Order: sequence, then structure tokens, then C-alpha cells
Amino acid sequence: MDKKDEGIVRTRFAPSPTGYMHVGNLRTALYCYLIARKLKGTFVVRIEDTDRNRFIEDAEKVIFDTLKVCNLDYDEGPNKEGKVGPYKQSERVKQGIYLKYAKQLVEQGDAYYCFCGKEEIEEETCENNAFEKFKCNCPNLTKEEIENNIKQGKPYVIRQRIPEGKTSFVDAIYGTIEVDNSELEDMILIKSDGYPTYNFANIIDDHLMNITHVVRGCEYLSSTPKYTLLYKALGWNEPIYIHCPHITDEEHKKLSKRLGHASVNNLLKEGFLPQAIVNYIALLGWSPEDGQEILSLSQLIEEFDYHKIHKSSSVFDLKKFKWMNGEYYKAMSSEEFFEFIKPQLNRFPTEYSYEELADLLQERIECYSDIDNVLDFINELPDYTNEIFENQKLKVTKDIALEMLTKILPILEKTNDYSKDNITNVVKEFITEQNVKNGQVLWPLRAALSGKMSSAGGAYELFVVFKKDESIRRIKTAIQKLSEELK
RNA sequence: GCUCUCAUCGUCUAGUGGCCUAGGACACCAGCCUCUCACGUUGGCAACACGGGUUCAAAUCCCGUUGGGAGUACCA
Repeated sequence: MDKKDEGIVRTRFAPSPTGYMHVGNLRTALYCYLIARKLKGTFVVRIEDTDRNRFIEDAEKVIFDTLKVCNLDYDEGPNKEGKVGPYKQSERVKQGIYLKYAKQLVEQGDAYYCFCGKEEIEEETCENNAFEKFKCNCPNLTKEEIENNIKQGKPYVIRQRIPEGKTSFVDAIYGTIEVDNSELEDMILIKSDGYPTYNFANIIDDHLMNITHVVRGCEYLSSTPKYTLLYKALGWNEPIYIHCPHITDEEHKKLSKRLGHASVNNLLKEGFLPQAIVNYIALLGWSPEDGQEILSLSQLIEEFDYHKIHKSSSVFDLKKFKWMNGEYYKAMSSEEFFEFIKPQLNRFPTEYSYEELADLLQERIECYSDIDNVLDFINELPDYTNEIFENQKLKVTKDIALEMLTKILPILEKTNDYSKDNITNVVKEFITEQNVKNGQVLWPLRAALSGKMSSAGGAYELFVVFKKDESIRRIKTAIQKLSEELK
């Protein structure tokens, strides 16, 4: 990245508090964070809460909790005041920051008061083509007319006055984009409730907060020319724009709230690790030079280069994401994984070994919902038929199974230490004694313990899970069933 | 509709005119390992949207077509 920018870079994550964090949002935050950290700059968080109709309790908490759990620490923001605060737009409104600049623009002739109500605009545009732009006479009102209207208490908004000509701006990803100003609408800067619109507050704050790199979704690409015009009118320099392509679902549509995996919070609840989430979304629309796919946050900081962000959108592939999460599970120590998965184990009998259960899960699950599949032999024995004792490849028949189980049962009953090491020794000793193949003992044991053709873990692991009582009970059941049939 | 924008295996991607009979990863399939499953490992399947140019040479540059996405709010 640009060495010359080192130390002076300021990026900002500017979410509006909607009550949930979209993975696209998180990726934007991540890219902001990476750029700031890579260039030893400053990462700012600013809350854009100018929509008073959409106030949601605890919405900000979701944002900060998510950033925290993902380790994206910020340098300035709410509860971390810097020199250019406050960092909540609703508080900035109270200081009259936005109105001041709006009035300045009106003075200059770059904005105007508009007294048209929402209803009449809607009526007008409905009668004509729905796509047609609304035109009123407000831009041409005289000073006296305006003053009169205001005196009468007529509600008004302040709109940007779009000049004639063409406007172009440069985006770091998409290059130069030019549009004819006739395509641009006189957008509202100040709403009738006195609050600024997102568009206006955004550029004012980005400038006042000395933001150098503006990272946002590419849905803003089409409104950026309007911002360019505003910057020009105010005589300010534009930041570097970095518009990121969208993250989509399998149908190539914008990831919607309905889909569980659009929400970071849901992902967390489903057992996805923050590091895996961060790692995966970083790779949606960007990839490191060496092609490595498993990257820690510090590796991401090292490798990230915003110039290499793609132009085309990418699909959020749950399968690959699950794979990656599984990789993170496997990379944990068994102690770490045990602590992580413990709360999910509550629904299994407490007399069983949770440690061994966790061990069985670690290499077999990629998120919580896989657990029941893997541990389906725990509570019941659904496929418990005598057929499971037969295995042609291992030369195991029901007779042999019955014989082995019957012979080993007294040994198991005498054994009290059901630790992995000991139980392994006991069984191995028996195998040697009998002079048979491993499988001829282990297969019947595994089948008896799990009651299934296939199970997570082998005979030894299952002994450890069930410990003595349940192990004996299951083997006795197997013996009984087999002898009933073979009588 | 209009404006902007995008286009390599099913998906994430490497690729910036010759190194490409297009590489990697997920998924899928097969072999090996093995007391089953899983893990691991080895191999396989599979793509430059289409049509024109430019060039000795194009996935890479230009134009068009088709297809996708976004915007078009007193939402952000």
C-alpha cells in the first residue's frame, strides 16, 4: 500500500444502529480496520443515528459487541473520545454542525429551501412515470417568498442544487466514474425534522473527522457524484473512495436478513468462531498474494492491500465457510475446544465423559448443528439390529461377534479403570490371548457400544465416553439380542 | 424505463499480451490409511458468457451482444 500514507491514514466505520450486524457490514469494518492498522493510522467508529423513526433499543450494543468479539479495536469513537467528537451524529445534530453547513450552502446558492410536502411529491411522481424525477419551483423562489413561507411556519427541507454539466470521481477499485449531472437529483440535505440525511451528515463528518479513506458498499457508487459536488461547493478535498462489491447469497442476490448466515450474531450462535468469520469474509472479494487461506487477524493486517479488492460481487458459500470453521476447531488445543463446546454438551447424560465427547467432536463438526449427527448413538440406539455385527471384510459373523462379546464380558466386568490407556491395554491383551485379528474383537465391541453400523470414534473411545456401567449394559444387551437370534 | 457497474471451474479465487494443453481452495467422486465414521493423504471431475476486432501472439487490450448486480426515499 502507499507508504507515504503511513501514520496519517484515518478510516472510519460508520454503521447505523439497526439492531443487527450484517456480514457485509462487518467486512466493511474489517477492511477499514485493516487499512488503518496496516498503515499505522487511526480507526474511527461513528454512529449514524439520524433516523429518528428507526430508533432501536440496544442497537449500538450489538455493533460494539460484535467489533469486540472480532477483535477489531477502534481508536476513536463513542466511549473513546478523540479530538473530533462527538462520534454519534444525533449528538452532533444538537451542536448544530450540519445546519451550519447547510445554511452556508444556501447562502452560496448551492442549496435551497424546498417547501413541497412528501405527499404532493408522491402524487406528482405517481401521475407521471414512477421513475421520473420530481421537479418543483422551489429552486426558483425569491428571498421574500422563502422568508414568507418560513414565517408562516411552513415545513421545509434543504435540498442540494445540482448544477449543469458532468461530474466525475475516482474510486480506488472501480477507477474513474463520470455521470451527467442531469441524472442527479436535488437530494435532501436537511430533513423537515431538522436532522441531516445520511448523505449530508456523512460527508460533513468525514471531512470534520479528517477521514482519508472512505470504505463502503458499492451501493453508494451512484450517489457519490452528488457527494463530489458537495465537496466542491464546500471547497473541501475528497477522501479516497474504496467501494466494495457486495456479498450475495447463492442466488446472487444481496444477502438478506432472512438468511441466517447474513447476521454475524446468528453465526456466533451457531458456533462459528469470530476468527473464522473474520478470516472468511476477508477473503470474499480479496485474496493475499501467496494464496494462503487460513489467516489470523495479524496476518491479514500484514497481507492486506485495498488496491487488490475485486470489482465483482461474491457469493457467501456456507460450505466453504463451514470447512474453514472446522479448520479453526481442529487448530484448537483439546482443552480449548473442550471449554468451547462444553455448554453444548449439557443435553447428554452427565455420567458420560464430556472430555471424550469433545474429543470425538473436534475433528467431526464444523458448527453446532453437526453435533447431533455425530453423537446420535448417545441417547438411543436407532439402528440396533443384529445385522450391524456382521462385517464380511473383517470376517466377522454374528457367531464370532457373540463369542467374542461373551468371552470379553467378564474381563470388562473385572476392570474398573476405564481410562483410554487402560481399557486399550485390557482389550489388546484379550485380542492377543485369543489370537484373532483386531477387527474381530473391535468391530463387535464398537457395534455393541454404538448400536450402529458407523459411529464417531471406535471401541476404545466409546468405552471412555460411556465408562463402565453403560458400556457393560450395552454389551450385555448385544449379547442377549444375538443369542436370542442364534438359539 | 433511465443511470452506474460487473462477467475465469457449481462456489471463493490465481492470472495485468507469450511462462496457460488456465494454477490453488471448498464441494463432489475414487484410491490409500483404518475396528466403523471422521481426520489425514493421493488422484480425478470441472471454467476464461457470446460475437467481432487490435496483434506474430489475447483469459488478459478495444467495440458490441447477452446475462447479473446496484441506485433511482424527508433509509442508511
